[in-house]
Amino acid sequence: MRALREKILDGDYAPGARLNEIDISNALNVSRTPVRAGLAILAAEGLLEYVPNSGYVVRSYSAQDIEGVYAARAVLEGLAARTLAEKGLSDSARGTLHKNLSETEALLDSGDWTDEIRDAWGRLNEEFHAAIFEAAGNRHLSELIGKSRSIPLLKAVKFRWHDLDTLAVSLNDHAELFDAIVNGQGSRADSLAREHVYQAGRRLIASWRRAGADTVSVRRSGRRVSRAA
Amino acid sequence: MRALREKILDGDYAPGARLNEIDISNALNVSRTPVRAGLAILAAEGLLEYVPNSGYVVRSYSAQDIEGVYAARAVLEGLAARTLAEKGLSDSARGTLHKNLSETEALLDSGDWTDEIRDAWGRLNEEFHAAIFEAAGNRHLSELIGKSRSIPLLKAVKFRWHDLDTLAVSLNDHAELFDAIVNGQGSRADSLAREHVYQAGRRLIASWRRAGADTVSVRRSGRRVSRAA
DNA sequence: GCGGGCTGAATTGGATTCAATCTTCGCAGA
DNA sequence: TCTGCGAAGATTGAATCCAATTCAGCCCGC
Repeated sequence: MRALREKILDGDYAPGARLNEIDISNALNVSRTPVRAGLAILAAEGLLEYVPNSGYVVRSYSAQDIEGVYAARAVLEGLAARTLAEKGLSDSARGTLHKNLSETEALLDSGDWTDEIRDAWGRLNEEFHAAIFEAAGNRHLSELIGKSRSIPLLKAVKFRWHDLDTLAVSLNDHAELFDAIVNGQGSRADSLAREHVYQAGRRLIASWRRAGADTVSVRRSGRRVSRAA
Repeated sequence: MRALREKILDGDYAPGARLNEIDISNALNVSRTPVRAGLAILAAEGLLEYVPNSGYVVRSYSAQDIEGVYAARAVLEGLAARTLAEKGLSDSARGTLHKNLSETEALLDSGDWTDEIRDAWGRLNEEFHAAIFEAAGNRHLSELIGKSRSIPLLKAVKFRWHDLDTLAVSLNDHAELFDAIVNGQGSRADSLAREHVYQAGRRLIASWRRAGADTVSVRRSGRRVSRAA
């Protein structure tokens, strides 16, 4: 069931594709019952859309949708950063963030741009943002941001067209944000976080449009997709 | 299944109470299968917590949790108001909001404070906020705000200790927010919406603490609750 | 030749049944 | 009397079976 979620988030099932319970249960070697439970959960999380008496289709996001997601995420991460700056960050949280910055810097200093480095950056980037809103101590806020991060295909597209320069800019943003938080500058932390997410969103939307051709064509064929497969 | 959600949101099942599949299926006159599906969905939505091999427990929120929920909701509604102010609101949206303000004013002018008026206000208040973030045209944002509004017991507690004065203040806030949006004052709309939600949150948290005694005691007894019932 | 209706397969929705796990109560022994 | 072990009951998890709805293709009639 976790496997199913991963597949959808990674884009193994194309947006717009209809999911057949029997096919999935065969693929995962379980009966339809747990598959149905999983599909219901994924639909509740917003990864799938549910049509009564018809089934589940992978939800597809337009570039405009992604714009909306990032607009919301920007203010949420801004709130997290501000909260953390105002309440002060614990020694352990400070250590986590500092270590994260050092490791990211090491990636940049290597001067290479390989798939491994790109993936490592992806992990470090997630970790940095996660550390901030975890430390902010607002459980609901964490959940909302989490929802904004689990979009089908998002991870697959996000880092595809990045390079070392983007990494350098991003690292600098992170360092400034860390500085603002450490110094208790709530308003500055808010602004920096919002702008950082905004720019990441803008880059992603550009990528999304480039990758969009596929997804749109899949979506257009609609319900027939599963039958052709 | 919708009935089950209503029951939890309304507080028919106390926070912390364990939900027994068989009891629920008997109560609703269906088999365990649809009940399980419903519980899985409600857990994914965050209304329930799921413990493997043990079942589902109604999630309970502390006053601090509610504070977090409203902090997040404030920035989200602020974003919605700002977006709407900046992109301009359609004639139909303007009409909806204007009509809403008129009807709320009529409630206030009646000078009474009955259960009917309180409920009517509840509906109008929801409608006003919903109209704003629907008109903002950000689907994801709507979903996030929706998630911030579906908290067990929240509706039941929210309006319990309100009165005509609160209504007057709230109506004034709405009117100012409407004015800011109509005049395209994005920043002002943002501030007003945030502050409006913040104050509503503060009132609610006070109510929450007053109502908290029950829920805490239920939570404390933990897993035994369902057996006692 | 075209449109409406019908029949069949396919798929989802729900019920029932069986297996596995956990909780609880009882009993024996220290 | 308290603790630890064990067995029985209860509850969840999964698989299978049956019903209901939908969709596709086909045939018949106009």
